[in-house]
Amino acid sequence: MQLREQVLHAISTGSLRPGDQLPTVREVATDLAINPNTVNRAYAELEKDGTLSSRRGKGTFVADLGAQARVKKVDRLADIAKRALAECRAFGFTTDDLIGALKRQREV
Amino acid sequence: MQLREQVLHAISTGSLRPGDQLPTVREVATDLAINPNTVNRAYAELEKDGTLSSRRGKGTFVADLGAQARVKKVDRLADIAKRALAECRAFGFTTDDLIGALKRQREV
DNA sequence: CCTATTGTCCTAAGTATTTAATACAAGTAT
DNA sequence: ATACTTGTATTAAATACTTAGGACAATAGG
Repeated sequence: MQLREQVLHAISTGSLRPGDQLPTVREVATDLAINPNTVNRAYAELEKDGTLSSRRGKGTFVADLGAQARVKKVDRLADIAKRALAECRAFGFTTDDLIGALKRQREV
Repeated sequence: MQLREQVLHAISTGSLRPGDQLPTVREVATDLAINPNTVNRAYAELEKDGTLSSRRGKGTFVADLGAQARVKKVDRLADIAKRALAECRAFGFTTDDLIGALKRQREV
């Protein structure tokens, strides 16, 4: 999750642009003293929603979001919303309650 | 979570009203072929935010929400919002994105 | 072709979370 | 008072989840 956040932050600030190559799975792994598999998982999740694009022997790159990529991202967002909503219902809150709380959160 | 949801649903539909006694921890446990401790945890969480009120030797009852109870519930809601928001950021979404998704969810 | 580099899969180890088993404490009622 | 009913605490077992280790697969480039 931390890796994903960092990658997306780099993209949103512009230090990573569509087409740019990301550091290799193994590079990041040795840098952070972590397992390549963990890095791969972060990359894979971002590839799943169309943010990244990976090719064997080549590397991992920032994708430019096409139509279907946007759809996947929206799906993921809907999933997050769905789960948060389920939790809310489990505590007796409504959708509007949650929206209100989110707006309040933003003010802080 | 399932237990909490069921209790709250019963309250929201009016089949459980403030002052009503809930089935005993052990009753629910044997009914569902589950451990009393699990039931207790559900009850305890609902007591924590002021929804229920438990007394030894007596039983567990639906509380009528006073002022401080509402505050606790709000805290819990804020916590849910906070976590959902963190997850959103980890995938590059904003607060408004999430709010939009929630509204969309409601329509369905 | 053949070697090196890259992402990927599979299995096990580690870690955290949840549930169960049992014993305890406090209030109720006979 | 004493036995019973109820919620609660404590510790262990079970379960789920995450990370690591090592091997595999595909592509690139000489």
